[in-house]
Amino acid sequence: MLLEIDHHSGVPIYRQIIEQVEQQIVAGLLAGGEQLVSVRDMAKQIRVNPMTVSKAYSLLEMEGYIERQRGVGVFVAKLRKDRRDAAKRHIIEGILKEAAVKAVQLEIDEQELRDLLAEQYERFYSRSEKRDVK
Amino acid sequence: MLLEIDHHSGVPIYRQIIEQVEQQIVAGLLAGGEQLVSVRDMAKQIRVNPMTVSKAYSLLEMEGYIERQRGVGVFVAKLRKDRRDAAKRHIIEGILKEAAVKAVQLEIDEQELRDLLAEQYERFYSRSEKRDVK
Amino acid sequence: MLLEIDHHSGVPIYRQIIEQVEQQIVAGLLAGGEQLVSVRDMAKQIRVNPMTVSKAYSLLEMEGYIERQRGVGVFVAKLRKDRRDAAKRHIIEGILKEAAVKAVQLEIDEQELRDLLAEQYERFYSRSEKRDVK
Amino acid sequence: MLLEIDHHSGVPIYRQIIEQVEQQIVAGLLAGGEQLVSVRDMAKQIRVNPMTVSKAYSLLEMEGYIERQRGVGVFVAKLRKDRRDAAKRHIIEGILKEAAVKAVQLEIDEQELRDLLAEQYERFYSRSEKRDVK
DNA sequence: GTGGTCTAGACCACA
DNA sequence: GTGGTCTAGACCACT
Repeated sequence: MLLEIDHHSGVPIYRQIIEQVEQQIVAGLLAGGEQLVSVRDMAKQIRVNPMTVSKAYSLLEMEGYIERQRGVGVFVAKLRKDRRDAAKRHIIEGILKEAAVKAVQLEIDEQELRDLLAEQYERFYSRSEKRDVK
Repeated sequence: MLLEIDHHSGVPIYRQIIEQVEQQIVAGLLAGGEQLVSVRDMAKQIRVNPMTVSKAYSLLEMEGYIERQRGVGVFVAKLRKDRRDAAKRHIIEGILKEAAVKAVQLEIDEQELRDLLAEQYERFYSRSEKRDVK
Repeated sequence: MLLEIDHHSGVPIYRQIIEQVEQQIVAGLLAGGEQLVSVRDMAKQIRVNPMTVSKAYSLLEMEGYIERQRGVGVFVAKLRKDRRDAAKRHIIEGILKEAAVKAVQLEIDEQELRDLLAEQYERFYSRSEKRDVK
Repeated sequence: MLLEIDHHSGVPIYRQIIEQVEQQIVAGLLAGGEQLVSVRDMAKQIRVNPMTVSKAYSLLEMEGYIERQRGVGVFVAKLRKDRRDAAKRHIIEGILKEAAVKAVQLEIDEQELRDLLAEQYERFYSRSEKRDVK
């Protein structure tokens, strides 16, 4: 699982975890019944206090996205799997809409906008490649 | 100057002020040298404690967007064009970075991402055109 | 950490805190990664409102000297050596600039200025030597 | 008369004026009985509100350094002229002492300190030359 | 426990 | 009139 935590963004860490796990479930990247990484492992992975991960998992459980089984692990709850791509697109469109609005307001032309996006994509795509190799 | 403050959004009020003033300066709606509303006036306007406005102005000054002069008032700093362009790029890059991260996480490939961006841009660009005609 | 605050000097308290902490970091008395006293503790220590300390810490963070982590504490940032050297030079340049301005105004020529500086340096350098021996 | 006003130093402008005029009188650069530039002229020269200059002059008058004659102008009060050079040296030594202390604390060696001073001196000396040409 | 934000109100300093 | 600082105390959010 790929999580990007920004310790300096001001957004609480547990919120960042929740949002990202939630989205990956909704988008179908994490299938129902699949086991999630343990609290400890995720804490190590993203260099965060285990309590913080635990809090995120608790809230995810309350919202019905995951299920905790004592002594066994954490699992993705079964979710109806219709409209997966629609969900993905909805998420990404929200952000791109914001980018488009700002670009128009700031009079940034489409070519520059496109270049900047390519640059950012490159950055994170290559970063995720490296992790997969691990 | 028109500011929209949401007192219940969870986003600190001083941050909202900063973002909106910054936006208006970068977009060129507030020209260099122009006087801003006084701390107390803005505080009344958006129904907030003057210290909150003062804090926002203080940070905006540190970022080089405005200049405060005791006993005189607050003024928009004169930004060199390259500085302003850098600021614009910085704002848009922040959003695009988010889009890139999400795209990679949700396994949306670059082509699709690009198409979705073009779609959104088209939507808002043509909308702003209409306004210009008005 | 030892701080000397003068409540009646006219220099804002938060500025005094900033200067002294900055000084100790740049001089290497506070190592990178080290935890600083908490906002509340320092506030008690120097008998000041916690907000005043918080403001100082906030500015120190913006200048890159420290890092605050909610719910955890405040830590000295890890400064690269060149960054630290630049900071040192900046501090000393501020004072030397003042000396240069005064010298020109009072029509003291460069040679005399240089001699006076050498004299003062000698004085404090040898004094610090003695301390090292202790 | 050469005045260096820093609008961003935090030190009130009227204080900067007072200090600098006072020092030039004490050091003998402004002789007793000599006429000072008018409030308006100085205000133009250093780009400051005339009220600010006037306030500085008022305080200088109260301290006995200058005398205002209605409709005529402002004059330097007669001062005993002993210890002129000593006064100059005392002023400059105060600043250099500070520089020396900081340099030793920050472990800046004498050679670098000397170079930095030369740099600053050059900057302000050449600046004053240009003005003299005017 | 940690830090962050906001308020109401006081007082100061500057132009 | 302008901005700057500080306080006391409340409440929130994070670990």
